[in-house]
Amino acid sequence: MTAMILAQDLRTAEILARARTAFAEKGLDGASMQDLARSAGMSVGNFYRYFPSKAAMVEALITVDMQEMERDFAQILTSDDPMQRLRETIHARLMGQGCGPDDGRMWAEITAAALRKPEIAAITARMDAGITQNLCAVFSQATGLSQAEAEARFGAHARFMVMLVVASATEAPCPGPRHDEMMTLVQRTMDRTLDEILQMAKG
Amino acid sequence: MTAMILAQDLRTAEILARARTAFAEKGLDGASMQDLARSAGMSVGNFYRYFPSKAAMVEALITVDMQEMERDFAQILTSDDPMQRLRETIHARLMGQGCGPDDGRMWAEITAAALRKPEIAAITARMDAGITQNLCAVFSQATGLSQAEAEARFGAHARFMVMLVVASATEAPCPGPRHDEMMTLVQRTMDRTLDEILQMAKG
DNA sequence: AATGAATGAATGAACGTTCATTTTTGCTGC
DNA sequence: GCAGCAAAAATGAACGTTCATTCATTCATT
Repeated sequence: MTAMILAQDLRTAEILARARTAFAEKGLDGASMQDLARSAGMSVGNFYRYFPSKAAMVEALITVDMQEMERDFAQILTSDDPMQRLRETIHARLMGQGCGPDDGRMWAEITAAALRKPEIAAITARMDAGITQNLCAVFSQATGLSQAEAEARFGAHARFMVMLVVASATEAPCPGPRHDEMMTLVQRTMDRTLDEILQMAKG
Repeated sequence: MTAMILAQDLRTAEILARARTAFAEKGLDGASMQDLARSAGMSVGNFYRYFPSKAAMVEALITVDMQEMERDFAQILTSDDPMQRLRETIHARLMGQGCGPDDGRMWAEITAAALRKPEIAAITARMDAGITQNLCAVFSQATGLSQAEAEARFGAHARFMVMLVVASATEAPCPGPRHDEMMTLVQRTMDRTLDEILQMAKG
């Protein structure tokens, strides 16, 4: 019984992964339910047994990303040196590891949709708040400041870092080594921001 | 006769401006030709006398932005202190001046579309190349290096700065003073990047 | 009368969603 | 093993809209 429920979840996750690709290829509005169903390898009718509407799919996709993010931060916060672990995680992200090739396209779509659909803006706002909270938890642990104080003083830094990660992921690929050079600049900006947080706490 | 042609151009520009708002509100795929025509205050049929297709509209909108950018750089490059003028122009942009409220939404749409439609990617690539070239022209003038040398050494810096401007414009507005604080961080990163360029040229 | 500007109904395709229907599955008594 | 059967899974045609685009027609100006 429980095994069946687990299998259901796996199936749903599989469907979401395929839908992500379809959305990345055709856009949130551009991908039709027939496209999504075909991507998942099933008929339209059956598709609606898993997700009641197209909007629900998008919500579920963002939720999955939010859960992944929470998992990443759980690992960071329970590690020996959270600040260092954070640096490494960000570095991996910027180098394109830890997120599929569709994630950049998908987040470009979500960024655009969030600017015109309040329902999606609400979801991304929750996600942003979650990331900021987690980042500030790391800062809090590294500086000895309380969570509230860390959020007050470094909230803007957190948002800035999130913006950089998203912007890097949604960058159009450009030929030549220029893209790698630019990622180095992003990485350096990240490191400087983190350094500044540590220094602000000392001073 | 030429007056009529000029009036035509003005009309076309007016239509484009209205279409920009419609696209910003409903998305590139979400806005229908009926929506765009109604925004422009005319019938669908007449609308097609100005733009042969929806795709042509999008192309024209990006082209307008590219021309505006070229105008901005023309002013910068012919000013007394281009580097300082560049700093000021960027600062104004980050503070939301010099670009309408629809521009952020519109560019979020274009960023997403460029990642999945090669035709749009081609246009944005040309625009990116143009901005990079212009930025490096400023750097070239400020450092005494040749244009080619400036592009080779600071091309990545230029792309990085473009990324920051676009990312700032497409950021979701967030309540409280945190947004302004973050813009300050962006501004500081910009200034540091420009400082570094000057220093790299000296060293 | 003649020309360009403007209209909006018409077209066929594609959209999200529904649902009557069929197929597959898991389980019963034998 | 297997026939029988109810529940679950899966199908795809159908529905009402809306889409981008076209075009026969009307309006305005000269």
